Amino acid sequence: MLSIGKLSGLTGVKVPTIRYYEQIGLLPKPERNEGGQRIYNHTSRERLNFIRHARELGFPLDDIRELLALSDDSDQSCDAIDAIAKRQLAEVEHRLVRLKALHKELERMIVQCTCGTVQTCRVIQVLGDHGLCAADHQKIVSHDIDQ
Amino acid sequence: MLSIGKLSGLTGVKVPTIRYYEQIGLLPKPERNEGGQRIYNHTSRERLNFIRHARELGFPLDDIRELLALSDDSDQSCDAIDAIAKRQLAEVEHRLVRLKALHKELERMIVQCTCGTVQTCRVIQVLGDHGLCAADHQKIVSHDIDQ
DNA sequence: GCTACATCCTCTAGTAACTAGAGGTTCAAG
DNA sequence: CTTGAACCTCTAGTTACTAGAGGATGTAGC
Repeated sequence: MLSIGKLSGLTGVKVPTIRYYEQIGLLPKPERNEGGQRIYNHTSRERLNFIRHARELGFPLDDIRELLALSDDSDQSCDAIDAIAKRQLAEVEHRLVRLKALHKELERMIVQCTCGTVQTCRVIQVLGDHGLCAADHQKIVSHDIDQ
Repeated sequence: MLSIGKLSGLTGVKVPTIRYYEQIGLLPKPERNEGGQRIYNHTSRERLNFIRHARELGFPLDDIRELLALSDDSDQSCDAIDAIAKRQLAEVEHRLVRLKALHKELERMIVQCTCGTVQTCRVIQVLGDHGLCAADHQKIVSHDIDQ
C-alpha cells in the first residue's frame, strides 16, 4: 500500500537508503506492482523504523541485522540482545572519553593562541610538537574517535 | 637518512598510511635510493608528526592540508588557522552533545531490561518504538555522530 | 487521450581515511 | 650467498550511505 517515497516520508529514511538496505539484505525484497515499482506494507514500515532507531543510537548495521534476527525469535532469552546493547554502550562510553580529551586539548590550544602571526601561532606550535600539549590524548588513534 | 619503516617507527604512523599520505599529496614525494626505496629526512618527519597530531585531534585531512599550507607562510596572520581550529572545536562539541544523548538513552534502555525473553525485552521494544524513549536524540542523524 | 512532471527504476561511481592482500624486488645479517 | 625482513606497486575492500546518469512509470490537469 506504500510506495517507497511514502515509506520514506513516514520513517524519515531516504529513498536511496531504503533501496540500499534492501540490497544488503537488511530489509526483505518487497512486492512490486505491474510497473515494477516497490510496494510496502505495515511490517516493512515497522522493520524500517526499528532500523532507523537503532542507527540513531549508533548501532552498526551488522549489529542491527543480528538484533532483527534475534527479535524474530520471541521466546528466546534476550541475553544476546542485551549483550549487543551493552557492547554498544561500552563503545559509546569509550568514544565519549576520547572526545572529551580531544575537546580539552583543542580548547587549551585555542585559548593559548594570541592570534598574532603564523610564526608565533600556538595552534601550529602545538600541532607540530606533541610535547606542548597535555598528555591525555596520547594514545588516541583515529579508530577510537571514528564512528 | 630514514627508511619508510624507520619513519613509521619514529612517528607512529603506519607504513601504508605514509604512502597513502604521499599519494594524496599531503606529504611531498621523497627522494629514492638506487633501489627505488623512499628515503626521508628530518623535515618529512616533522611534517608527518604534525599530520599525526592533527589527526589525533580529529582534524580531517583536508583541514590538515590547509593548516600545512598556512603554516608555511610564517609572516601571515594566524586568523585562518584559528578559524580552522575553532571550527574543529565546534564540531567536537557538537559530537559530544550528540554522544551524551545517545549514551543516556542507551543506558536507560539497558537498565530497564529485566532480561527475560525476547518478547518482553525492553531493548527490542524501545528500538521498535521511538515513543518509548526519552526524546533527546530525536533529531540525530548518523552524520552527527560519525567522525 | 495527451502532456507535463513527479516519482520511480537500475547501475555505477564517489565519499573519508585508511587497510589488506597479491605478486614481486631490494636490503641487511650471517 | 642465502635467507628473511622490509620494501615496491597496484587493486580492492571497509562503513553507510550519497550522487548522478539514463530511462520507465504514475498521476493530475486539460
